[in-house]
Amino acid sequence: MTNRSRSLRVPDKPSLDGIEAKWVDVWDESGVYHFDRTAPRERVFSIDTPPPTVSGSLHIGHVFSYTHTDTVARFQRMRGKSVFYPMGWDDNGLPTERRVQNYYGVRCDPSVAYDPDFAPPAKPDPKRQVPISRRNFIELCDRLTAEDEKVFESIWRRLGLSVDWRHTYATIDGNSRAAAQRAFLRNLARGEAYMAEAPTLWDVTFRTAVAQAELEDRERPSAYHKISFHRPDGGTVEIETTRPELLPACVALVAHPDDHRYADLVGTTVRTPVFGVEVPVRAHRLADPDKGSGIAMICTFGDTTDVTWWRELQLATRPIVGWDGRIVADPPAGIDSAEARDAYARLAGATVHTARERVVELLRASGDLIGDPKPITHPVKFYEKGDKPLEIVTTRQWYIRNGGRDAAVRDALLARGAELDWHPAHMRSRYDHWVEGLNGDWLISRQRFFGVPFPVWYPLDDDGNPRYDEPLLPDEAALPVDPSSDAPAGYTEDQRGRPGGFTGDPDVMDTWATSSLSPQIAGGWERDDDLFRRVFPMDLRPQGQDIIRTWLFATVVRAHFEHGSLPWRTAAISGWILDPDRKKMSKSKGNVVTPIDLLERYSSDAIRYWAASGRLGTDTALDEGQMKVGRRLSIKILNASKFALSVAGEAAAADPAAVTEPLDRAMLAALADVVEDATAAFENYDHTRALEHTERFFWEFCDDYLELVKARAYDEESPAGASARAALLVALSALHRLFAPFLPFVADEVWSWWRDGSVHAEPWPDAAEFRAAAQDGEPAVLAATSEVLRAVRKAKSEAKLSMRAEVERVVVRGKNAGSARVAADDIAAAGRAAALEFEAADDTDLRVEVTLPAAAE
RNA sequence: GGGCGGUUAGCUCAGUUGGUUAGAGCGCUACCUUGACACGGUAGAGGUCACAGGUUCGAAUCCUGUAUCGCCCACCA
Repeated sequence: MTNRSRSLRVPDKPSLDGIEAKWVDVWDESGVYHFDRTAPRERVFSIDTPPPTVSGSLHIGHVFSYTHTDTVARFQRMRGKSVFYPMGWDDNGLPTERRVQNYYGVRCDPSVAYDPDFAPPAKPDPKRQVPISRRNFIELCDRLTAEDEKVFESIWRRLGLSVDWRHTYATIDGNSRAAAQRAFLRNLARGEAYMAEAPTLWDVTFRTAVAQAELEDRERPSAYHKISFHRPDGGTVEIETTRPELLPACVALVAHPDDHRYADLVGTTVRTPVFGVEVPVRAHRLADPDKGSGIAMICTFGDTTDVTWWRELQLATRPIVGWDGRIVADPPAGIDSAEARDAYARLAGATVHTARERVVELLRASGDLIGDPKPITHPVKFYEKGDKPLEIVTTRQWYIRNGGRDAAVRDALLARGAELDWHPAHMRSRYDHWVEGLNGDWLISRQRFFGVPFPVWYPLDDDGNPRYDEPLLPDEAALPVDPSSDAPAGYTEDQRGRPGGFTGDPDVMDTWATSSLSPQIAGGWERDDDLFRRVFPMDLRPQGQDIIRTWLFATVVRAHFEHGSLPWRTAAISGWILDPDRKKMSKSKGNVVTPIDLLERYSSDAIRYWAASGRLGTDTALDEGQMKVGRRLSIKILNASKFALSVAGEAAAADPAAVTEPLDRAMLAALADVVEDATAAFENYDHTRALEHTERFFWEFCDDYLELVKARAYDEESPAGASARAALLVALSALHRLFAPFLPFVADEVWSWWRDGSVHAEPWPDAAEFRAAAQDGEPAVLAATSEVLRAVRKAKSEAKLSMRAEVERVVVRGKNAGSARVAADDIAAAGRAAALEFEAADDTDLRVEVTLPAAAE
């Protein structure tokens, strides 16, 4: 025998208990998952790991999708790739901001000076939050997220993610801020980023602008209000609106050009009720004759259609809703009469909701409200994290071009989408539809504090007004900068806010503006050129289907502009975990299921098994039954390995040359097929298929093959016994490696019983190797033999006999009888049959007659 | 209103370019304490493949339509 590696160390009673703690430590010490950064690009497999939000908690959905990625990482590593598998933490943005405020009892005020000795209050008072500088605030964020990250890391390690923990990043750390600012400055220099003052979707709670990608529609109750406008001839025209409070902001009425009902009105002017403002009546194709009365009131701004009309018809601007969501103090132009000003004064300072009630009262008093408001339900735009409807407010914002206003850019980005290898392929249509449906550029500025600040200052003129058209920009070498605490070149800090001095841009970037650079941040862009060349563009972007329009698309945009390429070759899109509530699991269990609880109850490998059973892009139920199956499989691997190694004894080595028996060769031939199939499946990002085929083979291996050769394997004298033992070990060597990506703990445990080193550093099984060992082996021999064995078992089971019961005679007929005949001795031993007969016949399927002893009948 | 995906056993899901009697696991039932495994083993029952048409010698599979679930998008007066 060859290949003897070590003496056996098979435990008497194999167990999953404590297996995670043991191997997490071993892997950490051995560095088996370390990225070899001397590997050339073609031998590298790089992964753009999604950074989880650390201010939240890990959900079972994270466990699900991160396991998918890990199976791929492990497969590629075994295929000889140096795997670049970093971990990021998303601590940038509103969720962290809120958590830090509550945790420390502070709030960020960019106007406060940095205090290097600041310490948060010992007892946080949520009602009296201490105002601190942005830099101090970010330092607290760093401190708290560092704690959160430790918790996350320990769960990831316990789950068995083969991450190289030397490569981590956080989306608010210095490298990320520098990368986000550098990328922005380059976008700006190339004209891909720009500032504009324009109507912007605005969340009045958070008091920040919101991007198209962050919107969601929610059904809200509302009401049509029928309102009379007054024609010059003394007649009226009735409009219907759900937003009567915007009446003072009305700038025009609009009807469809083909709508004959209003043809005579178009081109004239009418007066608004109550406020008496003269507004034009215009025609536009977007006016829908079937909605309301067919003629619409255009305001500054009720919805995005208003913006379109305002822009295309070049209408007046009469804003009345402020940044805080309340009606502004001063009436807009056109509200001149004393009555109108009095009416407006009743609205000033009110919330939109209150203003609506008051306008209705005013309209009733003036007789211009026709009938009662008609209740309806309609979709209203919300910020996905907000709970009040968005308003549209004109503000100065930063944008990055994304094809929303430029056909050439849009086409280029669609081409990038086509270039990307999507798994599953149909996910590409979500990307295409999103890009095709964009209606504006990407708004990246947010009026918040915790985030990457724009690296921009503005000179102040003699009156103290910012000169926005002459921004002051830092040198790339100085990044990251904070314009709220750093002064621009050529100025000193005491000139901040003074006429002739400067002011920093107060805004921060949208969190996606940073996370869209995750491949660059993790890969050492402009920081570690050698690393970057070896990992970028990355091989794989794994992520959820819900953030194709945000994270995936934004990352493509940034790489397209900066590198003229895709950021990665392949995107692997995971599905959802179906809500346990719908399965009534949390109710019947009476408590919430946390990942760590499941990991402890079923073992990490069992949870991974469940996760790996879910295909990419397919929604999967949280199914504890599958976890149980995973646990059972893990234990079976321990026990089957123990058996095979014990039988082989001290001579445990896999010598293919010793495999001579047809049944053994048949098993290896079947194994070669499985290896081939699993390999192809993995290469196609179909981890589920690889697992299924491996698992199916393994169970048949245990149930049938192991039982068939058990007796023979104990035979120390004959070559047939040696053949069985060698075949068992050859198969075991393959199975341990095939399961390694899915069940890394069990795989390394059983591997350690008979081999040195980690199974995770072993080469992935090569089908050709097993094909060679199988020689003339025919899978049909194993199939036919197993079928006969099953027939014998069935006879015993139906007779309610023990599987050990003796069988008098077995007759095998049919076209596959010859295949089974070659393993007659094994069948006789496994089935405890005294006599076996085979009658080959070409015309019938396999039929087995089992004769039990008369006494047993 | 448009798009994407799903609908197969009580449950969770396979079903590879259309090809005999549709598969697996869980659960259920019966039996077996067999020497790797009682955290086990063996076997069994269980399906009009959402519905209606169509193409075909043949349809879970292809086409058309419908229903239903989930998600995404939409100019929501």
